[in-house]
Amino acid sequence: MTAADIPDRYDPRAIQEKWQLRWDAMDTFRASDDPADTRPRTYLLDMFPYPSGDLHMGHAEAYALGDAMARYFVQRGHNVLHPIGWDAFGLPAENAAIRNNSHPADWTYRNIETQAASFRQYAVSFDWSRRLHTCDPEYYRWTQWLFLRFYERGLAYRKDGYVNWCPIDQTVLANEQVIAGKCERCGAEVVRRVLTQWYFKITEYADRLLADMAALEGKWPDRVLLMQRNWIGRSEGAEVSFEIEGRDVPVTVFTTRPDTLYGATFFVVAADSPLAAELCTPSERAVLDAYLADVRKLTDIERQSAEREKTGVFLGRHAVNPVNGERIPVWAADYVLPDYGTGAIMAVPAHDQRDLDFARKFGLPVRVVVDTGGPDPEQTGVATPGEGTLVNSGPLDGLSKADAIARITEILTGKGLGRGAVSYRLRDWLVSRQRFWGAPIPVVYCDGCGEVAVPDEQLPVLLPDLRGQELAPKGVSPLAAAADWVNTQCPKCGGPAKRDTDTMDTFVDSSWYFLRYCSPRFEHGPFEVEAVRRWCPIDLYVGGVEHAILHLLYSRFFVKVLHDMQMLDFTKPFTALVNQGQVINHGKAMSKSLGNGVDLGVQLAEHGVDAIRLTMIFASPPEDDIDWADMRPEALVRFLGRVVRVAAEVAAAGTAGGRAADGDLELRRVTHKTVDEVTRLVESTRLNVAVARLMELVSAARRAIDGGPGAGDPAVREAAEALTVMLSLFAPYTAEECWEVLGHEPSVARAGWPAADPALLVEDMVTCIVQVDGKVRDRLEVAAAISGDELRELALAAPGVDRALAGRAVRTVVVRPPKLVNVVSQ
RNA sequence: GGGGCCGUAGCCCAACGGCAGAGGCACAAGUUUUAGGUACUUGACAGUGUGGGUUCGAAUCCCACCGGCCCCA
Repeated sequence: MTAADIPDRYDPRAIQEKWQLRWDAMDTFRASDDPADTRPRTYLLDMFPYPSGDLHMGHAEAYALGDAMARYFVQRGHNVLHPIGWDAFGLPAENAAIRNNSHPADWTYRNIETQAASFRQYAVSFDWSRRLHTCDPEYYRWTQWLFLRFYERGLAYRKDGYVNWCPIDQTVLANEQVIAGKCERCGAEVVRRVLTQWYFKITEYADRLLADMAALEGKWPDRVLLMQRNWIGRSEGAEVSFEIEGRDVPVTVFTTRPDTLYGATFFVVAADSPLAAELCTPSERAVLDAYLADVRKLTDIERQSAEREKTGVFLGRHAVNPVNGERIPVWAADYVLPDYGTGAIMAVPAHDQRDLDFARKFGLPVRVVVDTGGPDPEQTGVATPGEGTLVNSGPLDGLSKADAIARITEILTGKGLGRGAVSYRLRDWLVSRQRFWGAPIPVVYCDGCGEVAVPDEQLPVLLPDLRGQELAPKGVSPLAAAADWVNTQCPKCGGPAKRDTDTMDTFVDSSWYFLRYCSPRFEHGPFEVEAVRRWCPIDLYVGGVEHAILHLLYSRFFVKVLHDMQMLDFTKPFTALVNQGQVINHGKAMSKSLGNGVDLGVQLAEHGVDAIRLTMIFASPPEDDIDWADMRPEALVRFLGRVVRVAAEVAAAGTAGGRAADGDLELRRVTHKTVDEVTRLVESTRLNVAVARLMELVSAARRAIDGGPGAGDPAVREAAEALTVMLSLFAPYTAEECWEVLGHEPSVARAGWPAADPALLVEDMVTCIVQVDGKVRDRLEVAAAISGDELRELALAAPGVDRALAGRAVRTVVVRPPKLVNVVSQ
């Protein structure tokens, strides 16, 4: 190569096309399942995408991050599993199919191919041989199989439950699809409706899911752990039994404040609970029914809102306070939810704001039983939930809140009227969906045998071939209309039976996909136990914070169940987690309605893949949001151009074969220090800083070429090569091109991570800061190995110190060799 | 209402309790160029949201307040 070959322009398109073709033939990133392969194994997982269209800016950030980490471990010589698949069931496909009179699979697989092509262009280091789609029968067969295992263990069960129902679209909506009480698609007022639904008994694992998080401390983002803890919502308190007049069996309520039991002046049951219907006296029936019609229009969130005015109706009946025998009225209200605890509470208006609001609205008594020193809640309308001394509470009088809780729990336990108890906010997971494009629930209903599980050998229960208008909402799952499909034989008695027409929540599909990747074609189970043992748990999981609660919680639940089934030898699926931030534009999330969307394809075409990947990485710490309006991808294009020129000039100087040790020492120090720092930065996922270090190395190499020993110096080649390998994590095309220019065989992806020579990291001389009273007054060039005493003497003799002291005496001297001395004056 | 995170040059961001500036953008000047652009070099710009406290020393730790974001109500 000669000087004439040095490119004066960086042309990303040309090198992208060139290397895409060559990489396709190389299969560089296939993970090895060979047991004889002794390289350390690393399982690096990116959250799989939903195929909603082509990849977008958010994907570009997430996969740039995950890919950099995966490529790092490859460079370190690990056997890396970095798979990809698609979370491919879900409602958008169904809506598209209705619109286009087609099958949801058409839209889904078309989008998957589009995204797969974009991933290829984006140069993500996936092991494509393990690709999976959750909507493939080979996959959802095992989703169904897992459902049946849960069913066998009593972890999948059916009960009547409330769902959000859109009367226009005639379908059930997820909570997230209900915006301010209205259907997000048609704007109709959503109503609550009782349907018989399948649930997973995740509450049985609440304590274990909570306990596990201690071990994830420091490995998962704090905010995710916090969100999960809040979501599980453990609270300690007591269960208290209340006799209800005219009812044989007492009703148990859970309270976190059993100490306030003497202040319970009324009793509230959820208006829409079976208990309310049961307790309602005939004379109040009409009132309750009228009230219920209103209640059913509300979402849980609205019902619990503190701002909303309290509503409720008296049920014409009384409960008895177990500690003082007092008759207290039983009310039905919507601020108590039917599926939380027992659907009933004891109301202590003096010390609970919602109870107080309710009491004031309906003229119910307020009795202070904890003297907090605050003003009377009945007068102020402000409840006093804080610490204080018990009053008006018989044996509890004079006790503190904590002592009273202990004492009353003891008393209740002794009398068989209650006991200490723990309650969780977490509810069982409703998995039924009245939708087509999901995994059918593998259960049939037989007139003779009742609910019957589909036998394993009949799996998968394939979706019928419905398309277009057949998928339009009709009030029941679209599957119900497929008579040929619904009507089947009972696996037990052979008689006529009907299939369950609901499909599973797509979160079920994604709760175990990471296990399938270990043996994606395995035909005798959801995964091969040995393969999972080899790869799992996942070393690093990369994905959006939007999955901080549900997906991560469900996956943890699945892994625990599978562990209990002795199919897994670990209980925590994701050892470490990184949540990348969002890509926003002008301060707001990109959205069609705001018209602030940025098209990834346009960005890639304009600046090239590598510059966009680098822009994403360099923008900010991975967990922070990136405001695209603040980004200048052309700056990274420029940077890549500088890298290419350095490599080309080194190549043109024809230095191959020179010993690095003979090279310019100053540049060598910079190179090795950069390697050392970048290594640490990548391992702690501080990739934005790592890129900044690479920029410095390029500048150092540039200076060495222009104003130092020149491009022919072996140290410059050493710098260029180390730079190229490190850059390959972020800008694989440019790095590959440079690697070839520097005279190496592809692929740079496997070149091996450079090693920093410790001898080049130690500095002989360092600058010591000399402070007087904490302010910098002088600096000294000293030997790095200088002793404290020696440094103290030098510092006290420094002219700047003398000047700053201005004759004052020295009180003490803080010496931190070799970098700092602080002289403290009187 | 409870809990958490974050406020550093015009902008994006660095800084084991120890020189506030690593890097980038934008800006200015210079070299190259017929010019522009490119490339290269150089420069200027903040004292860390506000007020206290701890410390020899605080952007960093603690408290309060202001502003923004998130989770739970």
